[in-house]
Amino acid sequence: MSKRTEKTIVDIAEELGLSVSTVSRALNDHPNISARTKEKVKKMARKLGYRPNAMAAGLRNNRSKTIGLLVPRISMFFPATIGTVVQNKLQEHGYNVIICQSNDSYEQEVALTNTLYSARIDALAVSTTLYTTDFSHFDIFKDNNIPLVFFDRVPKNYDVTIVKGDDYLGGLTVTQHLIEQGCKDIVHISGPLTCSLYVERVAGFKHALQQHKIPFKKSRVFYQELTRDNAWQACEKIFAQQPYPDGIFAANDTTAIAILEYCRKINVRVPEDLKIVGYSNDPRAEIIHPGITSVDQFPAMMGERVAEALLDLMQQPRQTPQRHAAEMVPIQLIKRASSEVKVNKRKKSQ
Amino acid sequence: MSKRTEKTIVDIAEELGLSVSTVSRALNDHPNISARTKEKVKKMARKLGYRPNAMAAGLRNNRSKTIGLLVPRISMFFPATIGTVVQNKLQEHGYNVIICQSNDSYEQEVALTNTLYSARIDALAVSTTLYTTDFSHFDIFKDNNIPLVFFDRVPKNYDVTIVKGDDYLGGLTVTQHLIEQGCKDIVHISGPLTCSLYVERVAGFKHALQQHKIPFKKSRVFYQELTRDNAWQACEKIFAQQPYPDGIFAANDTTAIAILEYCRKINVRVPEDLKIVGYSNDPRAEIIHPGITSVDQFPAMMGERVAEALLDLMQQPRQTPQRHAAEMVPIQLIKRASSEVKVNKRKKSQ
DNA sequence: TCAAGTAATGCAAACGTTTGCATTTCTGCG
DNA sequence: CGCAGAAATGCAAACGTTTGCATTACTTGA
Repeated sequence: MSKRTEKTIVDIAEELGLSVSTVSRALNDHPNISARTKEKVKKMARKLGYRPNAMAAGLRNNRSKTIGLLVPRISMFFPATIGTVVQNKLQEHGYNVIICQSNDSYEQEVALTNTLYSARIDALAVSTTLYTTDFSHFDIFKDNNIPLVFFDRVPKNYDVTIVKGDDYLGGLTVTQHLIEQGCKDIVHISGPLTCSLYVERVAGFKHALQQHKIPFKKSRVFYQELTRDNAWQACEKIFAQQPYPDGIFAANDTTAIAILEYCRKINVRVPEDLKIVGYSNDPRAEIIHPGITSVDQFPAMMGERVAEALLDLMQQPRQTPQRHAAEMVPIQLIKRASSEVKVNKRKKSQ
Repeated sequence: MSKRTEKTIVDIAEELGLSVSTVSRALNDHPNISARTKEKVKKMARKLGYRPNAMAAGLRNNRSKTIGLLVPRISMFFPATIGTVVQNKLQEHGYNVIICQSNDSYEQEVALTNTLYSARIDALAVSTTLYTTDFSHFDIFKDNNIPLVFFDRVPKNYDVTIVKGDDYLGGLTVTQHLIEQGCKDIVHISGPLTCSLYVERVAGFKHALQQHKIPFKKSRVFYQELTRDNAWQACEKIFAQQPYPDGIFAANDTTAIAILEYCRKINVRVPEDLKIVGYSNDPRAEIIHPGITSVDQFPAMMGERVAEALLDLMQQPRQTPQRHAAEMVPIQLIKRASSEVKVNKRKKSQ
């Protein structure tokens, strides 16, 4: 009810006839404050309902105990999982996390980077927009030696700490798998090439084809934002004319699911007529029928690594220029029915 | 590269031979600064690479331009969607959002509430833990007239602004639907009753039974955390002995999905032998086969409302004690195959 | 009892803004 | 040219901490 004044350490000091410095140190368990004083101070703090003002402290010692997490969107499975893990881990270490979403807009990303800097966050973790090719808005962080970690969607040619999945291997593995399952004419629906991770998956895709002497046809690769609508449109092109492909490698599961639905509509059987593989191992991939083969990117592990990298960098003294590690999180192909070879044609197994 | 000093408005002032106050006002577009001066100041600011220090400003005028969002977890569909919307909307208005997750732990919730207060956030939106029945840790916010909004999982008997779904109606509607579809022996898997929203769904459930003169049996209601594992265990009890129920109302979709899987395992046909309805209209409910009837809670709308409520409250002068509205977001039953009445038994429709 | 050494406390500046009030500079008009 | 009033600028305090250094209070041993 007392909405008059917020209590400060000054109030505690006055109440106790001590100096503010003593109170401050007592609250922070500074070694040369006597146990008795600490006791008294803390008791009075509780009694007065004192709450530390993080902004004041932050201003004074130039650290906000807050870190920033900047992602395209938080409602998608993959970034959400990473966010969860990073959050929890940093929370344990006494940091707050400001989560921001760029909504895949470059302008928003730039604007948010600036506000986050203004908030004087102690570190920043970023997964960029699909269209970010200029990274200079992050320079302020580098120039001031503020820990900066990129994950998943990471920059090319920008010297910085990176945690990413093995996208080349992912693309390679998926394609090899499809080929092993008997596919000879494979479509790849990729994200835009402005995003390096798709470049690498495409590279893996090409390499696998080459290994098996299958020609790479430009017309069988689509570069687009991986939304449901776009997937649907791509399908209309793909199935506008024969021959139909016998395998599709979709660079995310949303796309894979949309394709599956499209196939159901036009009576193309999966996996008999067409095998589909997605990416990221979204929970929906497991639940849909038939289950969709996908690539697990171990988001929890990636989150852990990001958090560790941040904590690590924050530990180093601000002066020393950062050493920039590049960590690779493994991937694993999760085989499901959508890419199975059916020996005899039963409509429903089990 | 110049990692020496952060530029401040003092630097700008010196460089230009102006006073700090003028510079400050110029940067904030204060009316009685001449256009020419503003121009000069902003140009110099750019030239020096000046970045405002939000903590200093915040300390001075006691507002951080940051709001807090405290939820059980951000990786679940429903809170994630709300978070996304709230985030974007507040971002538009120049606020940062600190998202915190309590992981459904009461202790964490209390701790986080305190750190958020220490960060001097300008407003707080909360969806509580399943087990929060004591809300006194939020008193600080009320006592200091800091906007406080609860959503989805909201307190009972705690005077505060609330945005929630119509859970009573939800429970009622689902149950009526099941009865209309011919169910006579319905199991309800509810969350713990420490959370008022489940209390209301149960009330709706009971009322519908009563309307149709179906007796309410305690043994047919389960109160538990709505995880996959718990759902599985409940199933083992439910199907340990005959008679099996002919309808199950699960209070979330994770549970509904788990039940569906269990049924597949033990060869109970859905919807022929058993009809299932979930809650929240998770994307998975649509994708699984058969599709699961569920209740859409319009999370985007709820997010909008929460954001509006926050902005609204922040507009009011701090002195006036808040008026506490309680908004009800509508619900809608989304009918799918899991509760369909099958006229003749075709295994696959269309 | 006193000096020396250690333990505990206090002083005051600093962090980078904002803002009420005072002061200076301009403008237009008689 | 002088003056009133408006427009633009400056001064200095305040926001709530932390911290280097100075000071005071204790302890101990001779």
